[in-house]
Amino acid sequence: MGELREPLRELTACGLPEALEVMGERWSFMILRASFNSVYHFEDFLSELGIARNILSNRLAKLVEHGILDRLPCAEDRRRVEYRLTEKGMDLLPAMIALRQWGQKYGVEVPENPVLVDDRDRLPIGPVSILSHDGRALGPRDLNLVDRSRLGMKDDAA
Amino acid sequence: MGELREPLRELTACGLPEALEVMGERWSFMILRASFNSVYHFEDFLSELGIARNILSNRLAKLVEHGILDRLPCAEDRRRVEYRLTEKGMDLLPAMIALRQWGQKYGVEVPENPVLVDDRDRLPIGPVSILSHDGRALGPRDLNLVDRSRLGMKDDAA
DNA sequence: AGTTTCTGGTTGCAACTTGAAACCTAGACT
DNA sequence: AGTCTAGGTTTCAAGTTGCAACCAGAAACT
Repeated sequence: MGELREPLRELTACGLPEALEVMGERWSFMILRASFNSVYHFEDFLSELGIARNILSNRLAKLVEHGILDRLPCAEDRRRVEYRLTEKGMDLLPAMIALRQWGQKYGVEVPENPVLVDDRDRLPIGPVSILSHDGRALGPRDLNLVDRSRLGMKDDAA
Repeated sequence: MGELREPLRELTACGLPEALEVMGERWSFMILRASFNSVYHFEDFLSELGIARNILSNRLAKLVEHGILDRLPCAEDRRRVEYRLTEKGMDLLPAMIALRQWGQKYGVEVPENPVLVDDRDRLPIGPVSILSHDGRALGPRDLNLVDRSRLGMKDDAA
């Protein structure tokens, strides 16, 4: 498969380009969502998402290759294959939910249906949040980008 | 521009497809990051990202169209244009950071350089978290998908 | 055994998207 | 005027997507 795209330059060092290499592709997040929604089989993804066959095949392979899904041939019916989220895949949940909440907030009024709830009390979850080291929720305005070498310093050199 | 792609079906009602319509495209998140990193001008995005001119032009237009960036012609030099994050764009930060942290966690060892810190104490932020309605941090295993109609009920019908 | 069906693919081909490089235009600069 | 600059468009080759048809191994039926 022609994997000749440049891996999204990173003149700034951070994990985004790496993350986007897989998840930046069309359908990846939708497959992840379906996967989290207990969709495990090829034909089920196919009809759930309305994606083209060859593209689904390609994406599943890529997600497996990147360790986001496991590909498990079923023991009882060896025609079937199960695609299951790995731990690494599960760790994409905050990103997926954050994206979803954003879409919800600004999208057309769609009362989301399968609602994500806290297993403990069955109440809908709150917003995905950026937390400080000690657990305070931070807004965009509370954030700052500083050079590694100046961590902990107030930048008085302004 | 041929906007004929299907808007990513949603047999399940949620904000993801809407969010992916803009942010699912290649470069969108990288542009957002640069934008958050105080990059405002066309030529600066161009050299910062190494993206093709026409694609950058197209993406910026799309981000503006979706209200994620504002396009402000500079008053002093009317050749110049400033692209600035809107409130809606800022609200993508949790998603962007979550993605970034995931890439950081699983990617090759890159000690991220401009580090995101809490403005208050200048210490690096913690992980982006899924919170319960009352602020407890939830892991993937603490989540459940339930039908809108059964909110608050323990599903004893198992 | 022989045929049919089902699952998860692959292949072929047309339409669309991407990227590199050249070109364009309004506004500054001298 | 003549040149430079910022932000785009245009052109064209190459890569990606999607539809539809085909394929192979494993059940299932007869």
